[in-house]
Amino acid sequence: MKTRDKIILASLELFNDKGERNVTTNHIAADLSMSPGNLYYHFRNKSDIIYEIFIQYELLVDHYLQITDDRPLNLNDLVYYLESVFDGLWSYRFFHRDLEFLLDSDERLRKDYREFTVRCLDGIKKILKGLQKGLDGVLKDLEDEHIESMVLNVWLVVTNWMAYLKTAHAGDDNIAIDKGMLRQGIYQILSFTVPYLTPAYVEEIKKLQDQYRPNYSI
Amino acid sequence: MKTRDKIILASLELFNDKGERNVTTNHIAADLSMSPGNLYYHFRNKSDIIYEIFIQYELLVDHYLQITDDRPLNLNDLVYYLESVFDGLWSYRFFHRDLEFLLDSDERLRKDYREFTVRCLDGIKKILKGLQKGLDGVLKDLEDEHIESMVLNVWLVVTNWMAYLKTAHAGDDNIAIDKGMLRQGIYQILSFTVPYLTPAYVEEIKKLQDQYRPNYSI
DNA sequence: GACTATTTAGAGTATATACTCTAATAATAT
DNA sequence: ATATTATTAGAGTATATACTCTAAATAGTC
Repeated sequence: MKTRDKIILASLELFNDKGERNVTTNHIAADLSMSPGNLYYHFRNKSDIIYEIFIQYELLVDHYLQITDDRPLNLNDLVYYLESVFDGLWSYRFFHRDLEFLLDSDERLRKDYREFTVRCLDGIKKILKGLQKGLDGVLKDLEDEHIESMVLNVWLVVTNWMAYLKTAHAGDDNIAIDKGMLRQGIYQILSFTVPYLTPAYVEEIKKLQDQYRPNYSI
Repeated sequence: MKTRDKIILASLELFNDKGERNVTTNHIAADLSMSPGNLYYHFRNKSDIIYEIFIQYELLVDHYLQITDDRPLNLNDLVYYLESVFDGLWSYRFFHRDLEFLLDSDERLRKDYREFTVRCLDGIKKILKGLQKGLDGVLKDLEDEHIESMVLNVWLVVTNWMAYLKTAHAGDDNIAIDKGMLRQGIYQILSFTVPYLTPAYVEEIKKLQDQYRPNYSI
């Protein structure tokens, strides 16, 4: 692997593990048994590393969120989208943690992230509309305003589920959050659909939710 | 005002304005035209200042979230609770921004915050249950599981609405977020109730939502 | 093998940050 | 007034952090 890519990878791992705020460029270099000089030969500054990581994240999620619109969407589709997105979220979990600071310190990133948000919201909307399509659509027809609200709610829960887990569950015992716990966010997202399900799918969603049900209690 | 209180107040203002990460103890002292030595005479370290601010935040929200349970709740009650909570959120808006880091660096805070979360979730639950009570309850009866999901969804949207505004709307033009924009989160929270409203309240909630409707488009 | 361009090491720097220390000042009690 | 205590100033320190600079090593080319 190229040095540049090694730097990106090690940075991502350290960021995910310790939080961007707690990882310095010197740490990254040390982690790779590399001199700071070398790191700075490949990246002008820390922001550039973060930006590069964001580009990867963006690519991944944009790829996942290519929503089929030539046919109605079914529950399998929904699960696939959710699993994919939560997978991306897990791989780049540091990102939403220090998001505000990151956007404050990099204008490029701020602009790109805003556009990224718009695309994601649009993707979510397409999914919901796709679930309404067809004779036996999963979701009932909804007023556009309801859809918009729901899209935003889904986005907020998706992007902040990780933070919720960390703050509400990581106690003195310092339970580490794992990918499995993150997937419980899927249960939470599915709950949004419940009031709008067509009768045929009520039981199906229940079964589905069972697969992602949290086994902890707050 | 006592010096100690001045420090707390100035810190809160600076934190809210610039983010905790960007505010040093020296900044706080300078802002008060005070020596660092003096600041450290009153607080052992930065964490102690933050902790003290959290205690105030906690007190405020706990106060707001004393939910009447001797009668059914109506829409006025709901609005009061929402307005109050969003008001607290605004006054201490720095807090949820760097939450994960703050909790990582202060065990006391971590523990307290976790308990605080539990109380808040419980408060939200009481509100929802209160809205179901009575002959003309605002909300239909719901399975407990639905309530639990909804409680968590409400919490996630409430605590992260600010971050959403900042990241999705603060662009190059650097629109500052104001209290009014924050209140649009109330619109978003009200959307959770829509599918569960008893018929008598459908129109009422619509009217209410209109009052908080965002005037921007994403 | 000689020459050039790329990559890397590692010591070094300027700045920032949390926090300390001591002496001076102000407030309070007797 | 004097003694005591609480408060404040402000210079200073140890450490961290992002980043630079130069020389050496390595790779690639003719």
